[in-house]
Amino acid sequence: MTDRAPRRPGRPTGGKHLVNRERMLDAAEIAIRREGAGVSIDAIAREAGVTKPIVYAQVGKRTDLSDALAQRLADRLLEVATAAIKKRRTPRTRLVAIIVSNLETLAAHRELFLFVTSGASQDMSQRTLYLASQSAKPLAEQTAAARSAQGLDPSVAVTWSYAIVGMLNMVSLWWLNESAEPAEVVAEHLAELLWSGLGAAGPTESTQ
Amino acid sequence: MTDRAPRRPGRPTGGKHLVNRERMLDAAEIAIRREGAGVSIDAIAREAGVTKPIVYAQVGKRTDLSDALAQRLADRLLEVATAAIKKRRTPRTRLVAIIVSNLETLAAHRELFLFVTSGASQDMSQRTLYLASQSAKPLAEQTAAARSAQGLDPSVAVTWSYAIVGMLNMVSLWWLNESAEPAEVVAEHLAELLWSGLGAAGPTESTQ
DNA sequence: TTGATTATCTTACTGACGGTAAATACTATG
DNA sequence: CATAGTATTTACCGTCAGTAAGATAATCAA
Repeated sequence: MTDRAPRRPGRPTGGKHLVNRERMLDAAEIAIRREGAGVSIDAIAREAGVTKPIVYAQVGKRTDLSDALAQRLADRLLEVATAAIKKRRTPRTRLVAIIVSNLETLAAHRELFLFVTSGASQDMSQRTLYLASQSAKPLAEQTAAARSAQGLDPSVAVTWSYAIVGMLNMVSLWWLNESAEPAEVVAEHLAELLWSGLGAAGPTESTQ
Repeated sequence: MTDRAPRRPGRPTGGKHLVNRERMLDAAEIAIRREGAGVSIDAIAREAGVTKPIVYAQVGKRTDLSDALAQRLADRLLEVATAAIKKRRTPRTRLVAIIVSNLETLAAHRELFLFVTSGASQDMSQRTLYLASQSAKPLAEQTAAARSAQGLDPSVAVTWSYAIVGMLNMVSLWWLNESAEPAEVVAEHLAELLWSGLGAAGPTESTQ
């Protein structure tokens, strides 16, 4: 999509935007895929076939771009997770399916994941939290409802959601960079931790 | 420590370095505390009372600085965790103590934590993984040993370690930014998840 | 139809910052 | 005292996020 013939300035013939916001976000994803998380705004604009100020006009600053892409990624994660549990019947196998789908989706969007979770240092925490909260919110609601239905304390739900999201993010990062094991094996390990916990084997002195 | 009288160029009288590496790292921590994770190298140099090239001479590039500070932070985390479990007797209370100490230590070094985990986008994943692995390694070794001793599969250990570190990081981030609950409550929630797991209450359809 | 206004784009700039080369001042050695 | 070596600053380069100003086409008012 790299333009050869440079356009002249001025309103384009036809009067409408050359690229709308959605197309700009598509271009950003492509550029990120090609150039990595450190991609420049110029490169994104080039990919979209326009110039830098148009990126700012359509999506705002780098952090806004990152927020928008985080939203997209979170949506995709939720979507594949929802699809994955449809094929499973027991809660435990559903848990594994969610984890596998998460690992594979992040692997498929590796650089995008890094772009979203790193980015400008200033508000990196805000953005990471935002991405996390997108995944965490539905998780929290379901967890709270489930525990209430069982007569258990639902107040753990929010904490647990962030915990699980953070766990998935870090393990994904590690798995993408340094692990050779198949996703299913890692997912099974995580599921065991999440499902049965450290205390499953009975009290021992060396749980630390 | 902000110098008022600008020095002239050249080797300082006395012939030795004005600041050594350790002192430079101290200055970096102070500057990060004051200016946030996006602090410039210039600001760090200013804090140390020297100029930019000296930072490069002593600690190298920004990523090297981040690595060094990550090491320090990891050491501190390990140290307080080790101290915390000394006062506890049961594995479960030790787990809670570790989590509380982690939350409080990261809270006390908030900006440093953000500096280390964000930073330059390129190798952010490498550095985050490095920090994580520092915390994760001892955890992994102990977990593997404990599980082997119980006749359980020790191969989960590495995955679990990264999982727990990621969980702690994300929950810390959330807790620092958005939660009003005391650290003990959050720690108790996490401990319940880690110790008993999601499956503790028996099978339910809504574990997702 | 035509002039004014508005919408959309590009060019060109600014400011900040990471990183480095070159100049400067002191020390050490023979 | 001269020459080599060390530790520092100054001055610079290249890159990039973000913005202002100018160019061109559409649209609207008369």
